Amino acid sequence: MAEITEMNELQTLRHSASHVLAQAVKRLFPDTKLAIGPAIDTGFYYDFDTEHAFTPEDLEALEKEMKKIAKENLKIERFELPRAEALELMKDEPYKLELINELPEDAVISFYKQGEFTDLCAGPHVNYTSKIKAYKLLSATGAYWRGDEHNKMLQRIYGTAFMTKPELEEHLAQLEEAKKRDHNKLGRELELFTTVDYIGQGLPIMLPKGARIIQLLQRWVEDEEQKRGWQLTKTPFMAKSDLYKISGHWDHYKDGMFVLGDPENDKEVYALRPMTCPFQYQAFLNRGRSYRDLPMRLNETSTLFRNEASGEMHGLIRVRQFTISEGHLMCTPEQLADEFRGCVELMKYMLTTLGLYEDVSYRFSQWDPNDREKYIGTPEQWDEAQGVMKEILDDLGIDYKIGIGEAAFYGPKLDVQIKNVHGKEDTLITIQIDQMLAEKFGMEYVDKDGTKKNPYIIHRTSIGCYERTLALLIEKYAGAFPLWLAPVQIRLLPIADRHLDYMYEIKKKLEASGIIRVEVDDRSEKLGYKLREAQLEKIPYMLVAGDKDIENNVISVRSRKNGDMGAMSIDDFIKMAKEEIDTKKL
RNA sequence: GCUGGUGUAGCUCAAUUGGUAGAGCAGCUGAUUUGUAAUCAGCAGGUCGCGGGUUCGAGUCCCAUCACCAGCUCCA
Repeated sequence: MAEITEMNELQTLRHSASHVLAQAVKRLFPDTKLAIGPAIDTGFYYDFDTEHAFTPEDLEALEKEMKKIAKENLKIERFELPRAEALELMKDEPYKLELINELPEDAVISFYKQGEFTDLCAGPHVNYTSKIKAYKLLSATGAYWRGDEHNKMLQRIYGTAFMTKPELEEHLAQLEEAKKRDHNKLGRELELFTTVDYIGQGLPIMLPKGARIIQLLQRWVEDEEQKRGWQLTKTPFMAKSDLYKISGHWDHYKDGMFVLGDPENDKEVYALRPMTCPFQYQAFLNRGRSYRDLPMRLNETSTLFRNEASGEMHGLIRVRQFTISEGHLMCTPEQLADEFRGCVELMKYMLTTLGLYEDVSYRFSQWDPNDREKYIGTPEQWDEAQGVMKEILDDLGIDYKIGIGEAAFYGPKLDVQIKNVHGKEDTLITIQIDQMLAEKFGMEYVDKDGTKKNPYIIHRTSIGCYERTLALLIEKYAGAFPLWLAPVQIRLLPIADRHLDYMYEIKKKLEASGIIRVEVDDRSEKLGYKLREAQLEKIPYMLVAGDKDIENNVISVRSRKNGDMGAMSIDDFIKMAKEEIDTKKL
C-alpha cells in the first residue's frame, strides 16, 4: 500500500510539474496554445501548439522560469464550472475546447489554477508550486495531436521530476549509464556492425564479430528447432505480385514492400518478400495433405525486406532487411492448443538460455473492429480466432496485456515485448494464430471422415529476428557476451616476446579442443601490457604466461567474471571452459 | 513521412569577425622487455558527409541532398 501511495504521490508531483512547465511556456511564449500534459512512467511531458520550435536554450530558460514559479509559491487550487462557463473560460484554447466538448453530459468539469495560470484538468495536484523543486527538462520534440499523424504536429517538451534532488540526480546518472549500453553506440565501438551512408538507411553491415554471433545463434536455433520436430525450408527472396495478391499483402501491405518494376506499365512485377508465409505455404501445397501429415512444422531462417518509412530506422532494432527465425505450423483444431504451447515453450527456452526472459512482457494483440480497412476477414472470424487464442493463453496462465489494433492483418498475435535502454518497447518475438490465409491459399487436408478442411496455421518465431535480438543482447550484457556467444572468447597475453611461441602452442591446443575464437596478443610488449579497458571488460578470459608459467607448464587465468583465478594447466582450463560453453552458461 | 538536433583523421574533440585544417588516443617504424589504462622517439593519416551557390577567398554564410541521433506516427 505504501508503495502505491508513493507512486501516486510521484505521479501527482510530475503532473503538477507539467503544469508549472506550461505556465512557464505561457509566460515566455504567450501565443502558445495548450494541448495536454500528463505524467508518464519516467516523468512528464506537455504538448504545445506554437509556431516556435523549442531549442535547447529555450529549455534552459523555461527551467529558470519554472524555478521562479516554484519560488513564488503559488497556491494550486481546484474549481469546477458548468459546461457553458468552462467553454467560455477556455475560449482561447482550441484544444481544451475540443476536450471539453467530448466530455460526457454529466461529467464534472474541473480546473486547476495557480497564479495567473489555469488549466483544464481532472487532477490531483500538489497544493503549492514550491513542491516542484527536483526536476529537469530533457528534450523538445514533435508529437501529433492525439497521436494521429493526420493531425497537426505539436511541440512536446519532455521532463522528469522527483520528490528529492538526490533521486533526480540518481535518475539522470542512470540515463547516462543506459547510454553506455546503447547497442547502437556499443555495437559500433565493438565492431559488431556499421552503416554506410551510400548503402542506405536500415541496411547495416554485420562486421566479422557481429556476423559471428548471429551465426552462433542461428546454428543453435536451427538445431534446436529440428530437435523439436521442425523441418527447414529455403524459399525465394522475391515473387511475382500474383503471390502477394493471393495472400492479401498486395492490398494490405504494399507500402511496406520493395516492388521491383512499375506496376502501372510492366507486364510482370516482382516484390521482395516482407514475410515468409505465402512462400512457405507452398511447401504444404506441394501435394495433397491428410490429417496424417499434421501437425506440419516448417521453419526457415528467413531474410525479409520491408520498406519502412525513413524516420523509423534505429540501429539494429529497426531495419529494412533482416533475418528472422520464422516458422509456420499447419495443424487440426484439436492440435492447436498443444502446438501453440510448444511454440511458447520453444520461445521460453530460447529467451531463458539467452538470459532475456526475465526482461520481457506479453501482449495479446487484437484487431481494431473500428479500423476494418487494415484487416482481412469477417468480425465472426476475428471473434473466433481471438476467442481460441484467449482460451489457450488463459489455459497457459500467461499474464498479458491487451493491445487493440496491434494484430497482424490476418490474425491475432501473442507478442513478446522487450524494452531497450531508452525504455522504448519493441516486439522481440511473436506467435500468431491464422485461420484466414489457409482459406485464401486453398490449403486443405483430408480428415479422418474423408472431408476436406482448412488447417489452422500458427505463425511464429523462436528467437525473433537476429539483428534485433543481437541488439537486445548487446544492451543486456553491455557488450560482455557469455562465453558461448563471445566473438572473442579468450585472449592470450605473453609477458614478453620470448613467451609468444608458448602462446601459439596454447592457441593450437585450445583450437584442437574446439575452442576456436582465440586471439594471441602478439604486440603485448608494445602495449606495455596495458590493454584497453574495453577489451578487458568484454573478453571472458585472458590467459597470461611468463617465464614461471612456461617453466611449470601452466597458464595464469584471469576471468571477466571471477577475476584472477591463478595458474592452472591448459587441460584443466579447457575442461572448465568447455563445460561453460556446452551449458551455455550466462 | 513529421518535429528537432548532429556530420572535421579509426575514436574523442579544436580551428578568432569567412583568410587555405590541428591535438590527444588508436595506427605504422624504431628503441625499451616491464605481470595488465597509458615507456620514449619518429612517421603517416583529412576533396572538413556528398553536390551546388555567394565571395578575391568557404570547415565557417546560403540552398539542396545523404546519413546518424532523440521523439511522434508506423512496425518484427
